[in-house]
Amino acid sequence: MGKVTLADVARRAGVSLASTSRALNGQVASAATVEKVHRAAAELGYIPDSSARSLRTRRTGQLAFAVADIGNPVYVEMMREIESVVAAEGYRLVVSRTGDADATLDLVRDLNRGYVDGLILSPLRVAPALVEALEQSAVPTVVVGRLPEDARVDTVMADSEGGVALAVDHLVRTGARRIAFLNGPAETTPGRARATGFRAATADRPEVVTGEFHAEDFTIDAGYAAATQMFSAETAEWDAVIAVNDLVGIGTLHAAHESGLAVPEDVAVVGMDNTSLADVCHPGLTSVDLGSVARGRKAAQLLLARMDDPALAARAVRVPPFLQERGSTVSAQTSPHTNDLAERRAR
Amino acid sequence: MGKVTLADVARRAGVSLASTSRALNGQVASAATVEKVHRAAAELGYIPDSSARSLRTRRTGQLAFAVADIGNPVYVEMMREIESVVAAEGYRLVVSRTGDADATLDLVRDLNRGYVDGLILSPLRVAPALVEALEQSAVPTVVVGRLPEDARVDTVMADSEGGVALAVDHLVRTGARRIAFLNGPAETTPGRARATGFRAATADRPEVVTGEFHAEDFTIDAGYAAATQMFSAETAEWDAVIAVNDLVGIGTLHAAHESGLAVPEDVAVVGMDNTSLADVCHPGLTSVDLGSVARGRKAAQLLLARMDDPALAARAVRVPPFLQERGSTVSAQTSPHTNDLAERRAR
DNA sequence: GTGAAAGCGCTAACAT
DNA sequence: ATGTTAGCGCTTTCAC
Repeated sequence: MGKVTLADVARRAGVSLASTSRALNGQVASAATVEKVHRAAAELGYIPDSSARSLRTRRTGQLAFAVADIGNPVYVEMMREIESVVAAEGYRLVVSRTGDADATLDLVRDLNRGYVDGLILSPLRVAPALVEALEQSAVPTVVVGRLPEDARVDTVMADSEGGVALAVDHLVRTGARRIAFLNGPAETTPGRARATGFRAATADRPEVVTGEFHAEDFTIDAGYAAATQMFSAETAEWDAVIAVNDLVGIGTLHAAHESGLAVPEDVAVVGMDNTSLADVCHPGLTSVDLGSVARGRKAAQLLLARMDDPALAARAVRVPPFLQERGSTVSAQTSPHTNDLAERRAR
Repeated sequence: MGKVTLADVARRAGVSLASTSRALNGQVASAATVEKVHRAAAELGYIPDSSARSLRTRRTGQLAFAVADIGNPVYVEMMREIESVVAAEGYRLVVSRTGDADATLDLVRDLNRGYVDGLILSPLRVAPALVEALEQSAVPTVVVGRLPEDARVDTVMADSEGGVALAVDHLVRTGARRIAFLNGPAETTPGRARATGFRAATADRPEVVTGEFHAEDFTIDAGYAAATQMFSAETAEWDAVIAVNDLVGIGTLHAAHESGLAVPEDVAVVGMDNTSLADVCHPGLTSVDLGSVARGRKAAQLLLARMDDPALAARAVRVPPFLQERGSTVSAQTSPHTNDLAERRAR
């Protein structure tokens, strides 16, 4: 038996192709026709063909989620949430890597092949050409991350600045005075935003000594390497390190351990993203939750809304951050104001 | 400007539709035609339409990867590898959840809609109906996991039995005599295989006392709950715990910590899958590497090969395991034969 | 409410 | 090497 087509069903039901299609798709049709057609379809084991339908309707029932590295837990968590939202609406999810800037551009251009109805993109770097391509694109897209103010593209943003401020507040309140920010690549969108946040949050605190360092990548290994170097430098000792993300934060934890620094007693560490890794490592990594799951959900909802009405004005949604305290920082409760670190340093 | 179609390109290039298609797809065509067509396509910004091509060629350029929970790092690692192998061949990857048994069956039936050219499936439970559906399916599929011996479906298997044996060997060699196996749900394929392996590996060791326990799920939380109960039981003390996977193993680590048991001194813990989590937790989790990355690669290769030649006989590939030692077990070197645990117990 | 017919954009015979 | 033509399987006017 070959493939069962709609024509086969029509023949068996004894009605026209058009009526068969309508009956199956819940369009106008008499009860009798609907019944005949459904029975015929069931008997034949008819299954509609995606490609044919897509060609006609110009809709694929697919959405794409594109990120630089799906290995990063923060993207995995985002993807899970996106998948569950869009699956509920009957969409499949295609995963893509963005790779470098050129690859991202190619990806966006490729959308015009029409293999997906929409895209959720979380780029690490945003070139003007990308913004333009997104604005030109006929395929609805929402960007998870930051775009230029005037970009006519839906975006959902974390509040990195506010998030870093939470970390700084917490550290200062628990006694840290010399705080290092261990960034990833600085020319990335998250790298820039978080560095900006760090400067803003420390600018009005003359009592705080700051430093900025860079890991070559947003990974544990890169974080470890950079932190090791940072800790071995003669120039300064740090009470606390704010890492650009949890992976770099965990690398920092390892480096501290190997350098003989106790966490949080000798040095406190704060990560960002509050991924499941932060709970697993030892000590637990205090981390700024930038709402990755909420961002995923919001992005999916924005995308579905825009596909529903492409005329909608571009929206920018911000998801608020919060600080998840764990063992890698001194608890604010046990050391309210007259704090451990200050005391230790005094001795 | 509306959508640019092949017909537009043909008109502009001044050649027929067929020649245009051939020129663009690298079929027979004179150099002059190729040149004209390519220029016209470039000038018009022509981008071929996926749906139309798929309808004609019966190929989508898409493959699906379906697992129960993409949140489990072992599946993420597998997916990354699969994505990178198939992307190199020009395929996109669609992710799906298998959900329960019915959902998995629906998924396989859905393949006949023709939205993907192939499927890599890693089911937690394998019902006869699923095997049948896979054998019937016109869409090439490879299963990562175990199927009945006579199933005519490509499979790539971990050697769970061998893997558990490695863990048992290591533990016994380092002094453990009372070894518990903390399984997940027993009626799952991995649950069953690993339990079988545990029994086989301990059967010929009369000196070893064994026990089997169950976490309600393959997660950290479920592992933690089950291990807590296990450690608090009056009936027995365990020298070592083999966890069904890293997540359950990490839950066990937490439970041990909370129960005041030092790892590995009081109790050694071994996980399975050797995910990146095993490196992050503290102490590092000794883990049986079941070759998830290699399995992903193999699965992708098998699938591509089968799509190339559907007549191929079903193949079953096994990926060998190895043990990655970390801090959660006593090192075999420091305690060669006359071991720590035995000594401790003697005192 | 139903049927006939057109056609989505492309590829692949087939004929030249 | 090139052009003509016939669909792939489906949805959707349009007329009845």
